[in-house]
Order: sequence, then structure tokens, then C-alpha cells
Amino acid sequence: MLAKPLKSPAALPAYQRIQQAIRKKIDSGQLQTGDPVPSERELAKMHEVSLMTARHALAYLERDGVVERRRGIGTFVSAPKIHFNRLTSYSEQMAGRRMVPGSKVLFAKVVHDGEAIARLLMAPKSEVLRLERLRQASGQPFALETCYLAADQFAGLVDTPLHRESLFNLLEHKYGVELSYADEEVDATAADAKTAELLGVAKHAPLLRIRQVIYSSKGKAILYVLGLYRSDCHNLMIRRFR
Amino acid sequence: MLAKPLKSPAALPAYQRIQQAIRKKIDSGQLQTGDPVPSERELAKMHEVSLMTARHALAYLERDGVVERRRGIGTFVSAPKIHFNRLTSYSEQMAGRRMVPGSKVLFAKVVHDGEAIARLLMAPKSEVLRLERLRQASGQPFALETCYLAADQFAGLVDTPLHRESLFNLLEHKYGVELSYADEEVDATAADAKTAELLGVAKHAPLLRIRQVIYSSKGKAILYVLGLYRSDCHNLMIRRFR
DNA sequence: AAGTGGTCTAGACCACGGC
DNA sequence: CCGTGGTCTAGACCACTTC
Repeated sequence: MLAKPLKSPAALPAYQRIQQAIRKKIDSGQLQTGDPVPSERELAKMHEVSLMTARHALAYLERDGVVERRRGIGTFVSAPKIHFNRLTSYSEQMAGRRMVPGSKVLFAKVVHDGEAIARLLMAPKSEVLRLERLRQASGQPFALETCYLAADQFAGLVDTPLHRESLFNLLEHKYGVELSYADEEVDATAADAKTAELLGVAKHAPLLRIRQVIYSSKGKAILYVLGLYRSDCHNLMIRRFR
Repeated sequence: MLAKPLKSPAALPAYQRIQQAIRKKIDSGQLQTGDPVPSERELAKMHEVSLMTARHALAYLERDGVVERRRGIGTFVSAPKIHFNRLTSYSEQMAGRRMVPGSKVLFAKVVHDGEAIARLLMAPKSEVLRLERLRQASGQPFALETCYLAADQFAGLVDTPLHRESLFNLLEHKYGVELSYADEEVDATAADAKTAELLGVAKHAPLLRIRQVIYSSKGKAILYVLGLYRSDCHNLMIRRFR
């Protein structure tokens, strides 16, 4: 048998549409923690897809912790994750700590280096905007952040005054990008000479290094950020569940 | 068409056999980081299964962080990074990856110091069990972990052979404690002389420091863990949502 | 054009849990 | 017994990347 050729252009895959429908019901409160989600067979009929496709939708919702599946019983809405680990902008973090945010732009240009990053961001001609900022909290330098964005998507950004305005704000409101989640890789590293001077620490002082890839709600990589944080004034707080 | 009915009893599902075969090749060094794994179609032929089954095997290996898949390119063995979105025991982490866990107990006694920790764990008479272990992955030392537990609750633990048995396992099965979540504080620090020697790194080398408080499902603090991780072989992976 | 992974079909049988 | 999720088939078309 042929696959259904009736797909409208730019349509989401069927399994993602099913997921979206379920997530929507959870968000709106129609489905609450512990409530049963329609079974694979029901979903297949409702959305006019095969069983495997409905399965796929549920399997990946389970992977993301949205539902729990129990053989012989059914699929249920899982307890709401407390998003202790919320993705916030620097400005939002500062506001939460009642500190005065400050930011000095050290570099803001379109560059061609960094092919891996360009590929990640799907930047045409490998043109990415590189934005280097020294972050300050109440006057003290405390982090060095280098952001990369696809140059074609965020053309006017180079000329925007970024020393005061939040990048998150710009992306979300001026560019209409809905930021959704970030994958972060955290480790420790030693400060090189230039970084040490900028941050006002000793050379080789231990720094917390966070590399993050921030995705839009459509799953596209929007932003790559490399951050180096003074370990004496920056702690990462995480809550993890078993 | 019928499903193949030739399965011997107690046989693993086909997709798990395929995963095992791949993991084995990685463990034995036949496949190294970055090496291509056979394509879906190759695996399907080799193991005499359908394409969907081979796909399933690879998809779940990717979910576990063992391989990376790139459309139009292939599937590759991913870098041996430790992947942390859930609260897992050290043994579980090692098992999920392709490493042989090892652990050397450096210290295991009831102590009276550390009032703050004793209060946190609600330990009577401030008696806490302090357990210091050197963690190894495939023979290489890679972390120094110091755990604290309330001495009265886990009396027999001092005499339990902990060099092989997982502490999580003991707590969950022998002591009937249901571990639920952990709050973690992450930063960077420099190795002191003793730590540097134990971990086999230079003095003042940057280390990832994680302090965690692990709570039971009843919300009681059960375990305090201070971990120092070699930043050259330990990365923390986090996903955060907006 | 050839090869890869991504999505999908229309069924099948099995293992499990509750009635 | 029936409904649930778990495994599986033998194909198909699509999107993407490399040559």
C-alpha cells in the first residue's frame, strides 16, 4: 500500500500533530496528572493514522516525560515536571537576584569561521553573527558570553544597541522567535590570559563553562552560546528527578 | 504477512539483540567514537529483520546517547559523555554508557563533624556516616565523591561491602527508601594537592564540583553528596525549558 | 544517482492486567 | 475474555547529503 500522499505542504509529521493535540489538552487542563490518554488504537482512529504512527507519538511523549505508559493498562499523564531548570535570559536571572544587570559588547560582527556552528544553525554560506559580551552584576564582571546566530535570519541585529536590551527579548518580540528549550553541556575549565583579565581573576582560575544550544518551539537551533562564568559568583542550580 | 514465529523462548526482542551487538562492538573497541555504525538497511539484512526493527534499535540507542544519527549521512558512535537528565546512580550511568564501573572506598565511618549536614539530614546527635569513594571508569580515576547519611537510619551500612554494590541499590532495596529527586549546585573549583593526586591531574586543575541533596519521595533529605569531577572526562548534560 | 535517515501503512502476534 | 501496550513485517515515499 502507498503512504498517504495527501499531506499538505509544510505540514507537521502526523505523529507530531498527535503529540501537539495531547500536549494542548494537558496545557489547557482538559487532561490532568494521572488522567488516561487515549489508547494507541483510539488515537490511530481519531487521527486516521496507522497504529505504528500513534505508537510513535506516545513513545516519544513518554521519552519527554509527558506521559507514562503501562502495559495492559494504558497511557497516563505524568506528574508535571517542576521546571526548576527554567531557561531564562541573563536579564531575567539578574532581576530574580535583585542585581543590576550590565553588559558590555566586546564584539558584534558577521563571521565565516566555525563551520560546525554554522551547520548547527543552518546558516547559509556559513555566515553567522558572533556576539561577544562581558556580563556584569552590580558593576562586577562575572561572565563572558559568546553567542552565535544565523546571519541571514537576524540581519539587523548587528546594529541594534545590545548593551541594555535583552537578546531574548529581541528574539522573542522583534523577530517573533519562540524560544523553547536548551541543551546544555557543563564542565570546568581554566581561564586563559585574555579571559582572566576581562573577568578580573587570576590566570588559570577555574571557570564554569556552559555551552548551550537554544531551540525554537519548532525544534530549530536558533542560538549557540558559549559562556564562561566566574565560579566564585556563579552557581548553577538544578533539580533532577529519578 | 505473519510475524516471524521462529523465536526461541526467552529470546530478547530483535531490536535489543541488535543493540547488544552494537554495544558489544563499542565495548570491545571494534567501534570507536565517531566511527560509523552499520546503516538501518545493512542492519536489517544482517539480522534478518525489517527496516522498522533496525530503525527502532538505532533510535533507542540514540536516545540513550550511545550513537548520533545524521540524516543523509549515517549513524555514528557518539563521544563517551555522561548524560544526566535524570537522577541516576553512578552504576546506572556507567551501565548506560560503555564503561566498566569501579569504585574504591577511601573512608567509611560515623563522624560528628559537619553540623550543617547533620541538621539537613536530621541526624540525631549529629552522627552522620561519611563515605568517601574514588570513582573509576574503565580503570581511570575520574571522580571523588563524598556522601553523608544519617547514622541512625543506615546503621549497618558501614560494614557493607560498597566497593562493588551500588549505594542507590542498597538504599532502595535493602533499606526501602524511595529516592525521588535531587537539588544540585554546580560550580567549578581548583584541585587541591590531595584531590589532584587521587584523580591523577595537576594541582589546581579545574574540576567540576557538584553538591547534591537527594530527597526521598516523602520529601526527607536522605543523602548529601559532594562530588569533584575531572573536567576532561566529565560533562554534565542538561535540558532546560523556557 | 545512490545512499542515508525520517515518516508511514495495514496489518500481525505476543505479554500483560483487569473483569 | 478483552483491551492495553510491545514487538514486528515488507514494503512505500520523502528529505537530505555526497558524489
